[in-house]
Amino acid sequence: MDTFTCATCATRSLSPFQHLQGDEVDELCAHKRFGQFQKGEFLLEEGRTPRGVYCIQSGRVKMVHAGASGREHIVRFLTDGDLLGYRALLAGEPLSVSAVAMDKTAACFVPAEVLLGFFKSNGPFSLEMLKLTCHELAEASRIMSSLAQKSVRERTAEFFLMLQARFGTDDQGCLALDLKRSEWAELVGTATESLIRLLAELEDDGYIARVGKRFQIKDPHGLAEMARLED
Amino acid sequence: MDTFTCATCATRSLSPFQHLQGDEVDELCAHKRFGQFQKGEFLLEEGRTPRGVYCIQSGRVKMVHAGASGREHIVRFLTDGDLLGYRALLAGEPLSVSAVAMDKTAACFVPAEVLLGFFKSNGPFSLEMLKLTCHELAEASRIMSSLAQKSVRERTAEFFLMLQARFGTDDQGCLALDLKRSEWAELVGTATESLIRLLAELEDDGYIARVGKRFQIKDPHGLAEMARLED
DNA sequence: GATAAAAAATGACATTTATCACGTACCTTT
DNA sequence: AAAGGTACGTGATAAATGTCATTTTTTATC
Repeated sequence: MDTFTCATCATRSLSPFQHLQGDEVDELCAHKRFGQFQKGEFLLEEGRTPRGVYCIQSGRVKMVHAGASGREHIVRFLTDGDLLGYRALLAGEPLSVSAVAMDKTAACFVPAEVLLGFFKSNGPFSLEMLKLTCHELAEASRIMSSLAQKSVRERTAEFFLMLQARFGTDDQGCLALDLKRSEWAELVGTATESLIRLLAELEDDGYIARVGKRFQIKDPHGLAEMARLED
Repeated sequence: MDTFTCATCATRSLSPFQHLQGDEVDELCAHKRFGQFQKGEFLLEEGRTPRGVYCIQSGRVKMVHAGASGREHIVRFLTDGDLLGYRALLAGEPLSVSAVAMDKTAACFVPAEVLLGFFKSNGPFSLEMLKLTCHELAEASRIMSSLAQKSVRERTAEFFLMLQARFGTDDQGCLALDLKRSEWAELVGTATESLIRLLAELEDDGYIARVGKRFQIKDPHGLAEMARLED
């Protein structure tokens, strides 16, 4: 199944593994395990202790946290070159979120021992990962503040801009990441019905437009104002 | 002003600097700068680029994010042995939050070059910091989910338990960290008036009790249920 | 101890958001 | 084409929360 070699893997050069050294790449390659996941399949499950991490080759993955009321919360999205599972692994904790494939997804599994070996022997690699986590912490505290202070309407506007910045647009200028209404709601932190009404409002007011089932951003400046983004 | 030496500093042994090696401790000691801050004084200011980090000797510090509406959000609290400013420093970004002393606070400033030197030369130190940030990321995503999914009432219950776990109780069994009503509101993410009413309700229902201005937790189990904590 | 300033508390009301119940559109399988 | 499932959408209503105005209480300062 391993038709790829890490040494020439284009995705690796996007991932934190770009900072590995020559022989480490060989070791990575020797121990990785390529795998594929169908839409809806779990890569990792909340509460379990991970035995390694995944490096996403292609596809989209959502990290979700199951709330007590049965409702879920989408914490973040991952895509090509992103690593998942390393947080729980390093913190020595059970996974605080599940990872679910949103498309058909290809990912390489890297066993914990191999990854931890890199961290122990390669200081600069640890430092790069540290920089990454620090960036993610800053991002996390921005999102926390939005969730704490902003209305559903403001948060929705904010996520529109965030998703466009992160995933770009398709050939019709629509958000490249398309979400079900229920997923939008789980991302924004509201009820699906509320979100549906909101989308209709935003469309009526000319902020966004629908092309089939997807959305185009018509007025990014207006959305930024609505989201009260500090610039 | 430097009456302390890092080598024997009790607070250092709580902090990430416990993982430094012999000569690095000397270097830390040579370059650190001890300083004191009055209640309400800023250690770091949102938007600025930090020139180093602080290691808190004693006192309590809140990290706050100024929302657009003038309202603030308390992102987290720091106390003895906690490091602050390193996230922005490592991510190479401006500070996403401000640090404000809640009491009279003593802290040692460590210049960026010195800290970065440690990261570059001491792999295990980087790895320990990485573990710390991973733990904080897990914590952050739990809080994000609470903010996204839970009601103000549920979040308030949750924060009561969280603060007690983190800061403990004083001799009367009250939360050791005492907050103004407005600070509670900024932490929970609600209006001060709403929070005041909520505290009165929780008291009426026997979950908490007031001793002077502080609060005692009377029914931790009930609060945990109310907060819908997964255990 | 008097006074001013800050914090806490209360009431009335508007707004936002959730919930429940139901109807519609679309896609897949038979 | 029929049947069933899933996602989408709407309406009515209840509940939660925010806002504004005002009062009381506490704390700080001279």
